[in-house]
Amino acid sequence: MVNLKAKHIPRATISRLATYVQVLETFARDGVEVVSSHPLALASGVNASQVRKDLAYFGEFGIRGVGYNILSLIKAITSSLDVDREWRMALIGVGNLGKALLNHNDFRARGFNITAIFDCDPFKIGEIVQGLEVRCTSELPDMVAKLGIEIGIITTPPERAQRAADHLLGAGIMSILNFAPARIQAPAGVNVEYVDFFNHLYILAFKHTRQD
Amino acid sequence: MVNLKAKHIPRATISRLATYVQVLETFARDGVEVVSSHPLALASGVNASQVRKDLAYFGEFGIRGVGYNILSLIKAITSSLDVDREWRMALIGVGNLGKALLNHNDFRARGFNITAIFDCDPFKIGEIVQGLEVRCTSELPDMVAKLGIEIGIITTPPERAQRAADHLLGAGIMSILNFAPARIQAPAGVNVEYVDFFNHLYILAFKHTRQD
DNA sequence: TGCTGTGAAGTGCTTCACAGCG
DNA sequence: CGCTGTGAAGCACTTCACAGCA
Repeated sequence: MVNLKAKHIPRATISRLATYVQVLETFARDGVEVVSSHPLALASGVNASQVRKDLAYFGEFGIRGVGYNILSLIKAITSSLDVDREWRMALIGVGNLGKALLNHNDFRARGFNITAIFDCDPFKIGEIVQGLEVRCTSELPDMVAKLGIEIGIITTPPERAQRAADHLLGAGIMSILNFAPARIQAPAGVNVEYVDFFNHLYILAFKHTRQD
Repeated sequence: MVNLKAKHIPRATISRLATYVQVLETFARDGVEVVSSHPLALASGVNASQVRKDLAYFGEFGIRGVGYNILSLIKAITSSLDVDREWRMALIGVGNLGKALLNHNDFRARGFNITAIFDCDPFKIGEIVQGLEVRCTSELPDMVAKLGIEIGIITTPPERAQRAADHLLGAGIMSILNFAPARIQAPAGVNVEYVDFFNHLYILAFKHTRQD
């Protein structure tokens, strides 16, 4: 039965679906065509029931007694998550990390394109990085409208992260990916995702010491 | 009552404690000396009870009727998580992202030092990046032993991530921070943390489309 | 009085177990 | 016969509500 109700989908499920795509792409690269929930679960580090339940939120993609066709499943997942199209992004903060992300070809390969870059440092404005001109943040609203930008990336130092976020919010951006080690205040309805290296390092350090 | 039992501490709690440190440092920067659970919770994007419960896993750090002294609380948390000391790390994969991390001064500022870097590309071996010589992965075990390295960072392309992990495991590393978009197989007892940009972008894309 | 620390209640995700279909 | 899809059970984390202390 296809699930048409807007049933609540756990955030953890979305996160795992992204992992499944990663793993499925590895399998596809190795020439595998069909996979059942068990090996997919093993390679993803989760329980097999979990895999089936996660997929069931979006439809019935498997064949009983057989498993899942890998290429169809990748398409089904990416389509369900709406990541099988182009997403345009603006980046604020053209420092080391920002430049590294601009050089990161994987973004473009998966349809996530950085199409405008901003910095409030007057010495950086006008510089060309990866074919993009560094612009003043005051130009954000115009560029967002002109280029159809939907996602903002923050790679500023922590003390300037909130200001960068405010610029994005002012330009109507509702989805923010924040690499700065700072929390951001945003009105309800705006989605902020945090990519926080130290968070992960703290977890490693803690587990390392409390061997559990 | 001080909790000396090795009670299980949720992973989510550790993650939030790292966030609290971030937020507390912002408060300290602004000259605030004492904070109660409510504003700390608000700035961290969680519930106030959650803050108090998280802290209670490690001891009683607050003053009833007053709140928490910010500097003492930062010390209490970082000491509880064992991140108030130096941690030495090895990095495998000296590409764009690896170089950006090497230039990232925040690591050193927080005691997480990259002290050796590796790559299997013969054209890169011998190159000096941020004062460190790029070495062949075959030298990993020696360098880990000599420098007292405890954490491995993987910044290779996805298809070489497992090989990099195997090298780290072979050198006795039990804690891995993986930036490559690939899952890693490791024996029980080894901790792998994933820093996965696409995971976050997928979540943003999905939420963006299903406004919830 | 105000805020912490914490048992108890609530909630939501995960795992189980099996019916159902290819 | 094997594996999916799924209700029900289990479990873990979160929130509530208030006793207790400064």
